[in-house]
Amino acid sequence: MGRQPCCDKVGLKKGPWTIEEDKKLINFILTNGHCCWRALPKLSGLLRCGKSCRLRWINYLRPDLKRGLLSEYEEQMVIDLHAQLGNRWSKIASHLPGRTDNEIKNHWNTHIKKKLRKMGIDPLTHKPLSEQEASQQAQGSKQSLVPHDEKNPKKDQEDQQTKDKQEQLQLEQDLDKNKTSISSDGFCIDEVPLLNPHEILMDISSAHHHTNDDNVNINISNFTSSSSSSTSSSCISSLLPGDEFSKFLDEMEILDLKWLSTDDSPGENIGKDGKFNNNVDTMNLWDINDLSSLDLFMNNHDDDFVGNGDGCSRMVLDQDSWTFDLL
DNA sequence: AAGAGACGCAACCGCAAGCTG
DNA sequence: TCAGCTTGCGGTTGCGTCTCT
Repeated sequence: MGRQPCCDKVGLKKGPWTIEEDKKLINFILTNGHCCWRALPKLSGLLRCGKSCRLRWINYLRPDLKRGLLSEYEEQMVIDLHAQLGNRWSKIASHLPGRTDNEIKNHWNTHIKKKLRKMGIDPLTHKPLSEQEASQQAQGSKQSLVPHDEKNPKKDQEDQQTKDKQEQLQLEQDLDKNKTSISSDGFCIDEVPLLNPHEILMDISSAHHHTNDDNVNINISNFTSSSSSSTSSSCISSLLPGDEFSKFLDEMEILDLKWLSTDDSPGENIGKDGKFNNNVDTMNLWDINDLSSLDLFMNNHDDDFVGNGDGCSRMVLDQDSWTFDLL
């Protein structure tokens, strides 16, 4: 008996997502969360399989995604992590907030591999290429440089699993040894400077200043500039000019969040006791570049975070699902 | 200017792990 | 323990765009 298809593919749409489909998916997840990807298409009225919806959301529509090319720092981190973890893209991605495994995998295959080869480093083993290998690479040889037991793939797999476990153990020990702190979301706080709350506010404040509109503080320039590297991207923001993109968000009726005041002295939002004051302003969820910061922000300070009483002042947010909780 | 090949990235596919009854 | 189901992962593909000749 053959394998069951992941979903009934009859009548299901494939290929690039349209703006309408994106709208439906975003709207549905914003209001309902994603309890079950398989059921989501039916519930949201999408003619897609659940897998496709999940992928679209995770790789493209999630509000905490960073767009654009990886920075030098991120690239180096990917190389280092790949040396330790191999092609475990999701694990690597978990160390890079706002980046997806797919994005990192693509970046690795299109940029980093070539870069390492140019530098005379084998991207598979992270060891210097021998002259012969280097010339093979130069000739575009596609042969794997890692010896695999092709006659016994099972043994190869078992070896790999043992190796994986050892690597994982080693990695954990290394991280421990280096006193590198990994936060719960996989963020390496020794290497990446943590933002203080007032610094987060600074960022939001600057976003606020991009527009003079007190109600809709969508930082269009953030969207368009960050995705400009990919002209083929079907990103909503790159498909639409700034004003239409703004209109698109309006049409989607995406809830605005009440957020801390973004007045000229953002530091003043933090009281002497370290608590946030209740001077609340409005911003769109998509202004937040790094949801992990938001997560930390909301969860850690939930008790201290008091809205102005007439709007959305509180939000429930976790790794797997998140919804707005209008009070 | 136009065609061909290279490139980059979103999306798909199949497998495996994890969960549940 | 096992079967069925869902989700997550990594490899691969398809296609739009870019660059070179």
